[in-house]
Amino acid sequence: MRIDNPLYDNIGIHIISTIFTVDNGIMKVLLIKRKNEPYKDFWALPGGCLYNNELVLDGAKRELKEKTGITDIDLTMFNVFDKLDRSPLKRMICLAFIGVLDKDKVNLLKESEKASIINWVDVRKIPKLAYDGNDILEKAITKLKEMIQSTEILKILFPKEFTLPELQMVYESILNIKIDRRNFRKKMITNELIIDTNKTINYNGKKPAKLYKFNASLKNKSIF
Amino acid sequence: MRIDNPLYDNIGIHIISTIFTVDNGIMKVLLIKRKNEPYKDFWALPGGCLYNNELVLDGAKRELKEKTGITDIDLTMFNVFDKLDRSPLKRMICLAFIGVLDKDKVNLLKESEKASIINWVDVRKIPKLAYDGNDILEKAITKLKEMIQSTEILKILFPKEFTLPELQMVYESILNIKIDRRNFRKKMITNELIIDTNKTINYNGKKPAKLYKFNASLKNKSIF
DNA sequence: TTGACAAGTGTAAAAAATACACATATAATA
DNA sequence: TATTATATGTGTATTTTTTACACTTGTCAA
Repeated sequence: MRIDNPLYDNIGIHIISTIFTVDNGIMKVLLIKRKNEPYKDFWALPGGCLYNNELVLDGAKRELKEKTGITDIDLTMFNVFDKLDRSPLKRMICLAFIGVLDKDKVNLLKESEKASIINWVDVRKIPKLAYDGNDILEKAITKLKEMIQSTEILKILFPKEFTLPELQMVYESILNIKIDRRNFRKKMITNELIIDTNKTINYNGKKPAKLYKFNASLKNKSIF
Repeated sequence: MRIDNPLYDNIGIHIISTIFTVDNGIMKVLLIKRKNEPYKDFWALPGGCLYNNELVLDGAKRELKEKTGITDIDLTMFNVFDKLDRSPLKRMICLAFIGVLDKDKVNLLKESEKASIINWVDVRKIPKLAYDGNDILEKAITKLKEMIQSTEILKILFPKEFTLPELQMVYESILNIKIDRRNFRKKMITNELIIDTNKTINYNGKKPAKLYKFNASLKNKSIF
């Protein structure tokens, strides 16, 4: 199948999305189970082929919607995957996107035309994926660690109110570090990232925690 | 020329390189003057079409060598440019790379098969470029500012010995900031980024400046 | 009522960043 | 040979930021 002459006309474009959310402090990624060959019944990252008359970002959103039902998401391209044999039939170059969302704000399809299961999967328990999905996911997680440095991503993961212990868990989970509770709170407050709502919530049957929201007037401030 | 059906087989890949150097504290980018249509006699970023059996990075290096004579350079992909009409003949998606080098260590061709002139150009004095070259260059400069945060790039720009005023000029030029001389020196020394060679050089007819070299045992340390 | 557990809180010490002014080496000129 | 102009080199005090650290409080369950 490989064509070894320098042709300019025979490369296809894959567009693949790695979509992350936080579920109880656990980072999860959106995977689908494929209905069709190649890689029938493998878990896979959602994505597909770019149309010829379509912008790359538009294609990524279209494929994501078709495969999972997700709309209204910010996607950012973070890498290209171009091994000659990464797809079995012909040369496909993959443009990989990353996005985060609040899983409670999105309606996942139960199944779609090409996916028998659509599910959030703990990033520490990823099976063998279709194509070079494991390579792509690994690079996406690295990118995610960079992205958390901007608070924009946090506003997506926490669009409403949240407690500081919850927020701290996300930082610790993504950055894989341990943070002192007092210093974390102090940093968030002195940097004016959060606003006290004067409400509390009891989400674990112990001492109730204060509810905060993000300061909407700040954008993309780097804090670690 | 545009094909409005969703075909998967009719997209070409452009690979374009933005190569930067520092010349007397001035950031310059490598441009060529095109010999052929389209955009005959326009200045352009070096690059061309990816072969079907070629990795993206290999293609970028091949094109750069053919157009300018440059070999042995680290290139990093930093963005994709995919406007439907960015190339006049057919849909071409552009993968854009960035690299930096020491201009005294490289032998530029005087001209090449497809370039009548090959030259370093002050980034503040860029003409209208072929294709969407100006868009690409603008994004590349933004990326460069991020890259200077890692000292790896500085080791390429200053492979041998250098003075602190020279180094400071590069920081100020790329980051577009003004830095206090004493504090800059202090930071470089306390972070163990540089080593005093106990030599001096007089490169401007005034007080001779000390020569330093980078501490080879440190990699990619972020300092600003 | 008591025990277990997670949340909330403040201060002191250390480290890093910043602001700031004068002396010195050289070349050009008087 | 003395003078001037210019770019380099140097230290300290202040402010800001980061880090380390321990006890009290509210709720549920036993």
